[in-house]
Amino acid sequence: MALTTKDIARLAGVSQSTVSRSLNNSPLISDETRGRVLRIAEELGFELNANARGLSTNRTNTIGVIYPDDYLDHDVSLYLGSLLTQLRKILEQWDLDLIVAFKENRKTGVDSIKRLVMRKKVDALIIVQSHTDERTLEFLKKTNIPCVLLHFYQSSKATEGIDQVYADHVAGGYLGCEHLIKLGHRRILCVSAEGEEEYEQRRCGYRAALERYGIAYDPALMLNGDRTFQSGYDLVMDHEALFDSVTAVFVHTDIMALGVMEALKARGRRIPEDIAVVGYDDVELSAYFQPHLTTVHQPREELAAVACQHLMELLSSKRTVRGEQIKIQPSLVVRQSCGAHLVSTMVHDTDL
Amino acid sequence: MALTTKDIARLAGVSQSTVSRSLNNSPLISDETRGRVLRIAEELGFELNANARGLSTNRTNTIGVIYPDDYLDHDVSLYLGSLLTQLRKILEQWDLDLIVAFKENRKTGVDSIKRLVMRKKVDALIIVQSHTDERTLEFLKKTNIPCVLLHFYQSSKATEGIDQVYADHVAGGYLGCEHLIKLGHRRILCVSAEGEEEYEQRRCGYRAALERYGIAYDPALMLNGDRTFQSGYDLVMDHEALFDSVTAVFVHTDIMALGVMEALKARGRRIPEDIAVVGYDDVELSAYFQPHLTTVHQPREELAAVACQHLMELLSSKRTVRGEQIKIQPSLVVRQSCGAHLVSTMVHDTDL
DNA sequence: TCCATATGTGCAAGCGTATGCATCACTCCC
DNA sequence: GGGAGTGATGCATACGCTTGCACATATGGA
Repeated sequence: MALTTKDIARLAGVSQSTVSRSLNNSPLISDETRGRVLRIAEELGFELNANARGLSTNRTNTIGVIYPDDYLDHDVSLYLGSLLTQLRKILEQWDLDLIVAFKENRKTGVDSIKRLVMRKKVDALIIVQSHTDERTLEFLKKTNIPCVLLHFYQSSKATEGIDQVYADHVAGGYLGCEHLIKLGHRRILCVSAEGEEEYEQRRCGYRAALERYGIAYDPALMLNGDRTFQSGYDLVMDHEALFDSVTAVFVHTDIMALGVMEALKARGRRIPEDIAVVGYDDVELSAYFQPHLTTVHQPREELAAVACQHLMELLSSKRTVRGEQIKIQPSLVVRQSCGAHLVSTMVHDTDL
Repeated sequence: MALTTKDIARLAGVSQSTVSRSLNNSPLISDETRGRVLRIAEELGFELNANARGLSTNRTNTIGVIYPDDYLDHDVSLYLGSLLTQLRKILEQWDLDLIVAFKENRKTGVDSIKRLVMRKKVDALIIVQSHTDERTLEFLKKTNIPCVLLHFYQSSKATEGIDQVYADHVAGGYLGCEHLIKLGHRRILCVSAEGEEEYEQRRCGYRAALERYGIAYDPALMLNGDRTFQSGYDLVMDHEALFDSVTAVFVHTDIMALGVMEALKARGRRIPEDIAVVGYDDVELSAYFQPHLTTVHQPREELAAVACQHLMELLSSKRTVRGEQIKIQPSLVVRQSCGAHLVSTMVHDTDL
């Protein structure tokens, strides 16, 4: 049926092991022999059988990317693109393949991570954007498979010894709030979200900035939405008085921020003249929406690039120490919604 | 090191083949024996080695999804989400894994499709959103691997015998244009794009609608952009007179449409009062942008679902005939930018 | 001349699973 | 009671590759 090394061997007049060594660039083979073998293999479009190879070497040349169950979340899908782009460079260079899986099989309840690892389908893992439970973390440590947690910082006894690459959401929260303070705002409403730790971290940053500039934290100025456009819209409509009482809003999700702006506009408030808005994430939409949204940029590309590179170091055994934690700094993208372009005393980079 | 069927066999006091048969639900094994084996395997968290399995059965339980090289294109990434979502259901049900690859390795120039197939890393393929060259098509036919082309209709001698699932872009072009005609517009500017066949098909639909309603096609009313927001913006600025001379624009990409609208607004034209705009794609942004964009909906979910289901039928040999072509119809999503809500004579479903 | 060394190549044993065939223990029936 | 039939299990081989080791040939030095 399909060609095998044995076939190539016969055609090249050498043994099967010589073919194998030639195709794997073993230094044992003479240039002449290797050349002959490679030429024949090339002509016939021969490729080594990955299963047989994996069985022999116990390596699959495949890495797994694990997504959370609630994939459809907008902020999750955001990472897919950057991650794939970064991964691609590495994959191409090292001749690796990429298996994408979701954390858990909803039907059978099977943990995909364990499944992929135990079945020896992957050599390494990138676990994206989700809280990883202790049992899984322990499993990862026990198997000692090269692995990177890519997301927010997750700290517990269980994460010790697991490599993490994450954005500094506390710093992001601080940045956004500080920017508004520097523009002269004192009553800054914070619209955050529940569920993941990153939002708690952003709230921490918000409070830290207030404290740093001597503004008392007012719990009444803290709302939580569910991260959707509609949720942002509804919050404004449900808390009219509250929104009327502040001069600025710091929304912890761009999509929600767009909803907030839409509602504010519908209520006749001008942005940023009447009320300043700062978002968080820097999604594609935020650059197009009117007014262009000032927001905290998630360093997606950098996170993905660093995670990939780090993983390759683990895979190639260049790095043996485990449990590194790499923190990436977010940055502020100043556009129009914060009103910085109306204030002459600040230096900034308005775009568009 | 890792557990094998032999280990389980020893522990269960049976032979290795009995373990293998038990785990594969062979009817040859008695319920009692199978129960004992499964219990032990379960307790130890045993999983069959995928490589050994693949070597033996010549099946990998993995399917490949191939993306075009220019992945970063917004319209390409749009499909990733729906496709993954649909795929997930199937993958979970059949215990399959998913390898994502790009058409060609930029560095080595290696064709990923051939690589994956020849190395026996996948059992089936979904090729997404890209023109597939003849050599590859011939290769696919020769290997006879279950395969679905998911995108626009591609017709040539080479595609005969290859299964295709695609959206009817001609119909979509017709729909968008017809809608504007029914709203009373006669001079309808068409902003299309170059590169892929789907745009040519959309232009065909546009012209067909004009013809159907007895409007002469005017080549001067046809522009091409490069699918970006900026491109849409620039076209307006570069062709002020042209845009001033029409009452409606049909833009073949939502993102470009948003750019067009932004530019029109900047030039003081009101949408839809002064000029109506209809887009194509129905991307997430289009529902949020002001005014909410009327657009031709790409049936992404349906395309993905149909493609997946079709592939599974091929894989399970339920379907033996090859070369089916399944055409999915797009639909029109009427929002605000077309001005339909201002016209009393038309029935429509304005949302928001 | 002969041995030590280096350089290529071949042999054969795994890697872990699936599966055709043989085997064995029963039951059933004439 | 013996043979046929049935159901459950084990034996042994194949799948295609990698790799340690043995072997063959060429090279250099004493």
